Order: sequence, then C-alpha cells, then structure tokens
Amino acid sequence: MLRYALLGILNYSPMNGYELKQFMDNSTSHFWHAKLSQIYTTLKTLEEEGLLVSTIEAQQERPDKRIYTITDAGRGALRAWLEQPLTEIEPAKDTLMLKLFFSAQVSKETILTQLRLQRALYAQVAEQFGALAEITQMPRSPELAKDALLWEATRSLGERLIVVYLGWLDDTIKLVDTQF
Amino acid sequence: MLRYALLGILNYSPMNGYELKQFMDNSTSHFWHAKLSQIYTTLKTLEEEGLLVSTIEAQQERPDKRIYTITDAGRGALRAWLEQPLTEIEPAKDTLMLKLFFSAQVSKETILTQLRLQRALYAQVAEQFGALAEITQMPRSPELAKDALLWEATRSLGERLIVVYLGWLDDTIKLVDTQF
DNA sequence: ATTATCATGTAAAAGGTTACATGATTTG
DNA sequence: CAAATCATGTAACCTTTTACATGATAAT
Repeated sequence: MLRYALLGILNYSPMNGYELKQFMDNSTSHFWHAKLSQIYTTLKTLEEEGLLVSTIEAQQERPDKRIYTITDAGRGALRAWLEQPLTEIEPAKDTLMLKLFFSAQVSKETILTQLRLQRALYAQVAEQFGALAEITQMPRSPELAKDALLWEATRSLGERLIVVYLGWLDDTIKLVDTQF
Repeated sequence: MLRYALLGILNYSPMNGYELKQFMDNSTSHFWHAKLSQIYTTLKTLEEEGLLVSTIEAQQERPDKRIYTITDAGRGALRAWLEQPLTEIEPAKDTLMLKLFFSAQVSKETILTQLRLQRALYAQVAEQFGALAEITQMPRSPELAKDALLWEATRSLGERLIVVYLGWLDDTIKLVDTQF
C-alpha cells in the first residue's frame, strides 16, 4: 500500500525519500505511516517498475539527493488504484485491546498504569491535531480546493477517533478502578 | 503478536487450530484477526519454542485433530507480555483514508459510490455488535467476572468506533455531495 | 557535549497474505 | 446440486520492522 501513498504524494511534486517521510509524518501519519527504510526500498522498486524516475542532485558535504518524479505509467497505476473500490472494511489491529482482553489475572494496578499511560499518549496526539486543523483548513489556491476538502475530511475522522479513544479510556479507567 | 492471542486463548482451554480461528472470529476480530494459515504456522513455532504442546485426537472420516495445550513456559511468556506496558499508541492503517486523501482528481460519483459502499459494510458490522453484547454481558461464573468485565470493555470501544465511523461517513457523503 | 536534522542505503528477520492441496459431511 | 463446515498443512510471496553503516551541520 505504501507504493500508492508515495505515488500520490509524488503526483503533487517531485521529492526525495527524506522529504517523502516528512510529508507523510505531517499529513497522513494518523492513517498511514512508514519508516524511512521502507520508503527507500519501495521507491527503488517503483523505479524498477517504471512508475517513477529519479535524478541525482549533487550536494557538497551532505549525501547527494535522489529526487523521484512520477511517470505517466505511475499516474496510470495511481489512478487505477484510486478508482478501484474497496469492498471490505479495514481489519483492525489494536495491541492495547488484545492485552486488555487477556488481562484478567493481571493486577489492577498494572492495568490502571497501562490505561493511564495510553491516556497521556492519546492526549498528546489530540494536541497535535489542533495544529493539523490549521493546515488543512487554511485557504488555498482554487486548484487545490478539492484536495483541501478531502484532506480536511480525513483529519476530521482522525480527530473524532481520538475523542472516542480518550472518552473510552476515561470510562475504562473508572470502571477498572471501581469494579475490577 | 498473534502468538500472544493464541497463548491467551489456550490459557482458557486446550484447542485445535480450527477452533482457535473460530474463537477469534467470535471475540477478538474487531481488534485482532488472523487467517487459518497463519494460525497453523504460529502454533507450530510456539510448540517448537516449548510454549505449547500438542496431542493428536484421532477422528474417523475427518483429518485428525491436533490439540494444543499451553505449558508453564507458555504461561510465563504470556504473563511477561501482559505485564510489559505499551509505551506507544497503535499506528493506524486505514486504506479508505489513504484513497480519499489522494482522490481530488477522481470523479465525485466514484468517491460517493466508495463512501456509500463502506457505509453499508460498517452498518453490517454494527449489527453484529449487538450479538456480541449479548455474549459479553451475559452473567457468568464468579471466576470469570474479571474476564467478562474486560471483554465488555473491549467490545464497548469497538462499538463506539463503529458509531464514529458511521457518523463520519454520513457527514462526509453529505459534504462531498454538496461541496466537492 | 549531546541531540536533532539532513541524507542515503542494505541486510536480516518477523509478520502476514494468497494460493495450493485434499476430502468427507452437512445444510440449503 | 451447490455451498458451507470441518480439518490440516505447505510454499511462495509481499509487507513491514529492526538493526546496521556513515557522517556533517545546527541547535540546545
């Protein structure tokens, strides 16, 4: 799937691997993330398949930059993927739930510590979403109006999910504290 | 991670691979799922590591059953994992969001068809959650009271997440219909 | 002085999916 | 008569993570 994220970003503008990582961290990370090592290997594969081409930009005293540009074949592959409907919902993977489900013999304090830690982590993420709102809701050129609408829609889901998660953590901390 | 799901289930009762798959489908599937092929290979690995042992139960006119039982080492590994706190939140992967984010040049009708299809799929899942509530909220023996409390907590999060997803899909369908 | 940023990559391992192979019994 | 259920497993492949390797510059 990462391949389509990379094609999608490079469809806006040519970029090197490092910049792609930053772009994802600042925009898609609440629904798709990747490590640099995977980005580099996937870019290489994509170039071998002819969906990208790269050029080297020489730099002094830093490694040269390899800048990737999407090809017509790449645009075709991206469009084909975008137009193909998803006929299933995303199967969830949530390690905290998995742990909690099997924690009946774990001490109450261990469970509460875990839940409170997650609460703190989600509270941090919730703050970062405020900053993201300023970006996606920023007025932009008319040719990016549709993009901005969709970016804001994905941000909105992320925000709602975090609100639910925080609320559930609060309720569950109370529940475990009083009933477990 | 699947290894801990399997150890966790086998900590309740010995089971074969096929039954483990069913157990997961009926209990953990909204936060953890696995294919039969992965279950079989993981069980094999776990036995090689001494965390499980298996016995064959002969059957006539069906393949013999291989029934796995958790060992003391397995219980130790499970407990160690359960007590080790998660210090990160789950990095999300949501293919629908990824598609939507890059769909500015896709036709409005294609996007709406995709969103409506997802809405129908989530509505189905929401119905199944009603049945799950009956199971987790069913009164049980006192020695399972803590288990039941935690199972119900995980079910509750799943239900809340589906409600958010459905609400967001409704809002986004309206938004795309009027603004895109 | 240490940490973060910039910048690229490879290698090995782990985790997970898809496809293949077999075949009887039960339900619709 | 077709599909679902029961029951096991292997092989190939794809995706992702972790660890390794290098090294200068800028900020704290």
